[in-house]
Amino acid sequence: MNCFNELKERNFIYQTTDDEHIPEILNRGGNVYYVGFDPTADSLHVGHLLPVMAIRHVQAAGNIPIVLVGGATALVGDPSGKQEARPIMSKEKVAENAAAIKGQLAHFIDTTEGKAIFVNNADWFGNMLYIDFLREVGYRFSVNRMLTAESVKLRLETGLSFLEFNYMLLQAYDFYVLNKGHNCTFQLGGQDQWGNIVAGIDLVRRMSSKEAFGITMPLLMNDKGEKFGKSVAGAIWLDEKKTSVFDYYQFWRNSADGEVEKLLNYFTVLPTDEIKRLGRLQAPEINRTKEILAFEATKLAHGHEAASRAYLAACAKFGFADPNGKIETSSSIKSVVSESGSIADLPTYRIPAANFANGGIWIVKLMTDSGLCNSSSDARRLIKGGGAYINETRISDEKATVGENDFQNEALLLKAGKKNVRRIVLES
RNA sequence: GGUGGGGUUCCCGAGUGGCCAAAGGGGGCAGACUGUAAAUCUGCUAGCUAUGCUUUCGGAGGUUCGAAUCCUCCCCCCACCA
Repeated sequence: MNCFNELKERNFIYQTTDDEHIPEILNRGGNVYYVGFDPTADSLHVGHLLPVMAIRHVQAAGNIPIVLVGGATALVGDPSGKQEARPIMSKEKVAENAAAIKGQLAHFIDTTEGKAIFVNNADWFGNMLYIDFLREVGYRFSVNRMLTAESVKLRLETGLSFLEFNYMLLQAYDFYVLNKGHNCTFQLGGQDQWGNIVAGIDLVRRMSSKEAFGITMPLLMNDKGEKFGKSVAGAIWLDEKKTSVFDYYQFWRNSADGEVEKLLNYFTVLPTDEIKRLGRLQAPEINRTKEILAFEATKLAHGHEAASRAYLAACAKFGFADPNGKIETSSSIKSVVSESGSIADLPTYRIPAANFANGGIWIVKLMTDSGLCNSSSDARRLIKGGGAYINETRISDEKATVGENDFQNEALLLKAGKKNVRRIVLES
């Protein structure tokens, strides 16, 4: 299947600036295109994944992606799609975050020399003089027109600082620089980026007399119209120090029935006809579809090994959806065989055995220390509400303590609700 | 610059001296039901080894036995006018 149709079929395309020519240009390959990321955190989260997957598909068709980290623009803060202004970050923090994000992207796209280009717009904005920018770029923009941009109109209600208002010019200038320096002719972005992308295309035309194109992607919402990718402790991060591989797997595994097909299209690279078939499965079988989704998505982010372990750990706990392998799939999940008690791969908290010496450890403390609960008040609430378990036994006394005799083979299972687990392991 | 209206907990939004850790809704968590789903119903939703104590209503002071509420100064936002 050609690149454009692949994107279309998988629903990556919300709008294009040129429906007539873009498919052909994209399919031909050899284009340089860019996608921007704001390095506002030191890890990507699943909310960033849609553009990441889009880059992957377009790269696979022989195009060269430029990954732009907005080292400079993050210092300004894009108002698009935001109700409120964002806090301004320090330059050091931004640089640190940019490096971390680059590392994570390597899991999803080919980052070898010549296959992808990494740039930081601080490199050209860093030393720019305000007057020069105004003279070179500023006079080419009409405020009247900028005010008609959706992203600006939205914020006109609640207030928009001049700093943020400039964001559109900065992003447009990025496009111009990349077009000039790397012959970049495409920009991909979220649907809220439309105004910024179009501004960039205009700027490229005015300053370089070159043609450029843009594609926007839909904003991901769940069935309830909420923003995708938030859960228990906020965002689902790609950094396993922030979100364990098991929890990452579980995030996908717990998707709603009605969303599985959509998510498979976006976040896995399984063939689209297979996805259609898997998405149609009903009642119990749909759970196999969810396993496949979770496995494939986890495999992309953390590798086959880690994904297999998370899968087996989850199944050890909740059971296999398709134990006999009746449902066909091209996913490598089918070659993952359960051999032993993979329950060892549940998120684990290690604690010195000596800590249990004097009458054990208070249950509330153990739940917070292991990261199952955010605070001891939180843990107390959980216990009062009947959601705390030790080795599958509900704990109803918030004063309870855990002693060494609660451990079997140096390990114990602590649960907050049915799905949040922490394996506590004694070490000597 | 002027006039008026605002800034409340994760979000929206009530609260104009003690009954306020602060109504209601949303979101989130847990329980029941299930399929690790959705819907529904129920409970919880600042922190603390906790019948109490500590921090929280834009910021800093002040009045008071007692302040989200009253006073002073400051910061920020919105609307209109100039």
